[in-house]
Amino acid sequence: MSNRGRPRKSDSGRTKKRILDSAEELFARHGFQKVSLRSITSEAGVNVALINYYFGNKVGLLDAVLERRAAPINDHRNRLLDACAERAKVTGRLDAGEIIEAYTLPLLRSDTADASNRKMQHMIGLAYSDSSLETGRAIHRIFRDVARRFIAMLREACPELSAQEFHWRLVCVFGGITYLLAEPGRVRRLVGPEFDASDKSAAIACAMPFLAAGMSAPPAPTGSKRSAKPRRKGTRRVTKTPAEHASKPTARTGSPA
Amino acid sequence: MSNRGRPRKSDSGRTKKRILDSAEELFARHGFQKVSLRSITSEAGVNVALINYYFGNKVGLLDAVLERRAAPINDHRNRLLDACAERAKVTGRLDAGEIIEAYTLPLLRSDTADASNRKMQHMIGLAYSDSSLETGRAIHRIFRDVARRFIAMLREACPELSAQEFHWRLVCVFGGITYLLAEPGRVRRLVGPEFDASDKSAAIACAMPFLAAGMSAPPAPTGSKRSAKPRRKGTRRVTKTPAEHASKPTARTGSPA
DNA sequence: GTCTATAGGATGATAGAC
DNA sequence: GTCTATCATCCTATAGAC
Repeated sequence: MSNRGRPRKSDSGRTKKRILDSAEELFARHGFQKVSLRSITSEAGVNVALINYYFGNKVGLLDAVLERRAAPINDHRNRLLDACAERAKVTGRLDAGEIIEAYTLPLLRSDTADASNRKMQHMIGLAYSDSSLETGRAIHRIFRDVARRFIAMLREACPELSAQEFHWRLVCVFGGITYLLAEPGRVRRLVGPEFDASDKSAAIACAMPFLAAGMSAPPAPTGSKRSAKPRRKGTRRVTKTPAEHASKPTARTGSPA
Repeated sequence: MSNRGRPRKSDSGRTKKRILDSAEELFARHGFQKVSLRSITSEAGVNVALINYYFGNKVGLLDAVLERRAAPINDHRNRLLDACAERAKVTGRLDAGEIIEAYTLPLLRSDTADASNRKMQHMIGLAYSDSSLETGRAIHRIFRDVARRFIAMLREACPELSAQEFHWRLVCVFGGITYLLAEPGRVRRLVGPEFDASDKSAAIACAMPFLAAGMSAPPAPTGSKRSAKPRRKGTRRVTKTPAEHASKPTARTGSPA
C-alpha cells in the first residue's frame, strides 16, 4: 500500500534516467561512436536490451540524451535574440556581434545548473565535431529552429555582403563556435595545454571580437590588400567541374557527394 | 622471362596501391569510422587480411593514405609562408591575412594534380571533423611541423594580442578553416544547397577577409561596444572549478578529461 | 509494463596453411 | 605474398519470465 500507482520501486522513470545519465556521461567523455551500449548499461547497472526497449537503438538514445538538455539552451538563445531585436528597434540596425554572442553564449555559459551543463557542453561539442552521420542529424533536429532564426537575423545585420560571401563567412562562424565549444584536441596538441579549455567564459570573451569583426569586415574590396602574386579572378565565380573523374565504377551509393 | 625481378605480375606494390586507392576513395566519401575493412578490400578485389599484412591495422592504413598526399601540401604551404616572410622583410611586418591564406590555400586549392587532390581534400576534411580519436592523431602527425610554423608566424603578426586572446582566436581560425574544407553538412542542412560546396576557390575568397579581419580586430576594448546587460567581468580570468563532481566512481580511464 | 536471457549478423584483428 | 578460417566484440532484435 506504500506504492499506489507505480508498480514497483524500480520504476520505469528511474532506470530510464539511469541510462540517460550514464549515456550522457560516457558520450561526453569518449564521443558517440566510441561508446558501446554495453559500457553504458554496465555503468548504469541495467540490462543491454533495455536501451532497445526504451529508445529503439543507439541513435534514439543519443536523441533522448540531447533533447533532455536542449530546451533551456534554446530558450536562452531565443531570449537573447529577442533582446537583440529589441535593441535594434532603438538603434535602427541589428548588430552582428550581439547576434553571434546571443547564439553562442547559452551554449558556452548556460544559466542553468552548472554541473550537468558542463557535461552537456562537452557532449554537444563532441557531437558537433563528429562526422556528418547520425550525431550531426541529431544536433540538427534539436537546434534547427533557433539556428535558422539566428541565421536570418545575422543576414539582416550584414546586408552589405553578397549571398555567397555571407554563406562562407557563416560557415566560418559555425566552425569557430564549434571549435570553441570543443575542438578535438588539435590546437592543444599544437600549442600545448597552456590555457584551460574548460574556461568557456574566457574563450567567448576572447573570440567574440574575432567573430564580430570578421562578419563586419568589408566585402572583399577586390585587391585592396597588397599582394605580390596574381590573385584569383573575382569572387562571384561559381565554377563546377564538369565531370568528377570517377576512377572506379564500383562506387557505392554516394551520400554526401 | 618477361618478368625479371618481380615474382609475379600482381606485385606487392600493385596490391598495396589498390588498397590505398580504394581506402582513400571510401574514406573520402563516407568517413573513416563508417568504412569497414571488408568494403575496402572488396572494392580493391583483395583479401581482408592483406590490410593487416601491409598496414598493421585500420589506423595504419589511414596513416598511409594520408602520408601519400601530405608532402605536396606541406611543401606548398612552406613555399607560401616563405613568401610571406620575404615580403615582411620589405614591409617590416608580417601580415596576418597573408599568413592565414598561405596556410589555407594549399589545402583548399592545390597546385598538384586536381583529380586526386579533390579526394584528398574531402578526406582530410572528414578526418578533421572526426572526433578526437585516431584520425585526429593521424592529421596531427602529418601537418604538425608546418602548422607550428604557421602558428609562430601568425603570432608574430599579431603582437598586440595577449597570449590568451591569440589562443582563442587561433582556435576560431582552425575551426573556420576546417569547416571551409568540409563542414559536416550542418550549414547546408540549415540554409539549403544554395552554393556549391566543392567550389573551394570561392569559399577561400569569401572567407579570407573574415579570418584576416578577425585576427586584426582590436584586442577586446573592455566594453567599447554598446550593450544593455551587464557583461562578464574581465577577460583575463582563468577560473578552474575545484572539483568536477564525479557522480560515479565507476568511470573508465578518462582520455580527454 | 518491466526486465532477463539469448541469438543473429557484422566488425577488426590474428594464426597458420599454401 | 596471399588466402582461409577463426576469435572476441560490437549493435540489434526477439522470445519469454516476472
